Amino acid sequence: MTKSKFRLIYDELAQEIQKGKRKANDLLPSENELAEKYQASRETIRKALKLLSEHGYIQKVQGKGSIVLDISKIDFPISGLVSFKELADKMGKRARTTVVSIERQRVNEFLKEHLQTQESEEVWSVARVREIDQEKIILDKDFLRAEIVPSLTKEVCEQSIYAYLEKELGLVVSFAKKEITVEEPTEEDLKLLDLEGYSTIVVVKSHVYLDDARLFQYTESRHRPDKFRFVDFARRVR
Amino acid sequence: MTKSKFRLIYDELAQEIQKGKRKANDLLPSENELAEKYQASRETIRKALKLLSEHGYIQKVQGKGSIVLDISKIDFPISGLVSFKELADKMGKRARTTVVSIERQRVNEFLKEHLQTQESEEVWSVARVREIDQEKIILDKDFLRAEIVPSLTKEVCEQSIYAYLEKELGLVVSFAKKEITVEEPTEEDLKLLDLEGYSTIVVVKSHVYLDDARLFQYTESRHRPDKFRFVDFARRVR
DNA sequence: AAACTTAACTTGTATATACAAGTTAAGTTT
DNA sequence: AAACTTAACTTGTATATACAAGTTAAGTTT
Repeated sequence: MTKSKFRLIYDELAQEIQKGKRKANDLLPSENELAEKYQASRETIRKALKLLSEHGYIQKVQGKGSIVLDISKIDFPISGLVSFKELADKMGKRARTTVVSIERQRVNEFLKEHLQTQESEEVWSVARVREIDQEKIILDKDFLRAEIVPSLTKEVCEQSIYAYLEKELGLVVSFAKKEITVEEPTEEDLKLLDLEGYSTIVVVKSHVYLDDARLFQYTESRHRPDKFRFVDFARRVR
Repeated sequence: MTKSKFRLIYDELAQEIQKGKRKANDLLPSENELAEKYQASRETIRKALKLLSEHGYIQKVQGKGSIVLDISKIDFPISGLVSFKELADKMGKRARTTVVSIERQRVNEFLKEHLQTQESEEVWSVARVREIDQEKIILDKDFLRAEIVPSLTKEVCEQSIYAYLEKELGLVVSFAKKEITVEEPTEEDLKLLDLEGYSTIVVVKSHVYLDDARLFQYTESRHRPDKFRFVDFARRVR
């Protein structure tokens, strides 16, 4: 599956901005100039620019042009869907994952509700502790529908579940609904994490969907509050 | 300024989904059928569908169609940029805003950094306490560049600053970069909010930009942890 | 000097056309 | 019955054209 033309143009312009070749408050070349440069139609250029704008790289102003935004502040992880492994890799942190438990089980009421399954369905239930710089910071509790992910191993969970799903099973993870709240730590949190006396825990609950809109995963990611940081780029809806 | 055709089509379809006329897992009519129905070209329909997809209303599947998603869970506030007033109105909560302080001041190092201003610029500095159901839950600390917002009154701050900016000054708020962290309460937090013994506070820091990409506002919104909730719809970047 | 006009740019919207590529179900071959 | 083929659908990409509407700077009028 080769990338589309507008996607290649997006990649190149995004890189130029990230590498500092195009700086904040610069104007990009006009759509017509870019069309000439990339031997593409103006509409194709516009698709690439639309993506740049959605991802916080540029701001388009009618009559004026495309202004490069300051991306230094959105270091990471521009909301989006990023696995812990991908994130840790990019941040260059010494991260370690320990699989606390992995089992295949019949759904209970809680999971039936969250994964919208039948009574009889089975689910993979995985608990993992994430260590960063030798501190146990995050407890990830994942629940995956066994109908969609038939087999799962400790080894896969120690690496990246997402990489396994996408590369081995050919599943395409497409979108998620997330909710961030702050709760009291459970016994489990206290037992598994280095909470250092903190009496709250940040909980990120995600419902994750495939590209055909099937719900296949529910995750609770439980973070020690002082190490939690969520960065978002939001456009106002009008 | 009249709305564009694709925007009107988006509005109508979004309404139909919100009102339950189109239910989760339904397929929308095909692009060609919609084009016929709305007397529009397929490209115009596609623009409307693109918006629906970005806002979490539908999932497009090549060869298949547009699947309606379950929006019951993203009740609010689908990340985005929403003012407290708009939010409280929609939620139907009994909300009250008290202006703790409002003053015009020369920028200090902190504000110069966050608002990227000149040494000599002036800034409006506003502190407001948000009460919901008689509890002081949120402390909003806003800083606005006086060059862009020349005058500001207590009355405006008690209502909605955003409404004033957009309706009175004709400014168009376009996007924001947000960061969510958890911190220790300051003396000010303890004094102004009903913290009920909570020893952490959720801090949402926002840099807010106009449609010409000018940074005009920095805000810290400080929430009591048990009342904080952030909902997000995220698409995976590939 | 100030106010206005205009021309040349910019992006935004809408349309039409062509073909690629994925899905589905009916029909055909094995 | 199972496997394959095909036709008719679906969405995705790419192009070209036309005009609307915002910006800017040079030129013109007052």
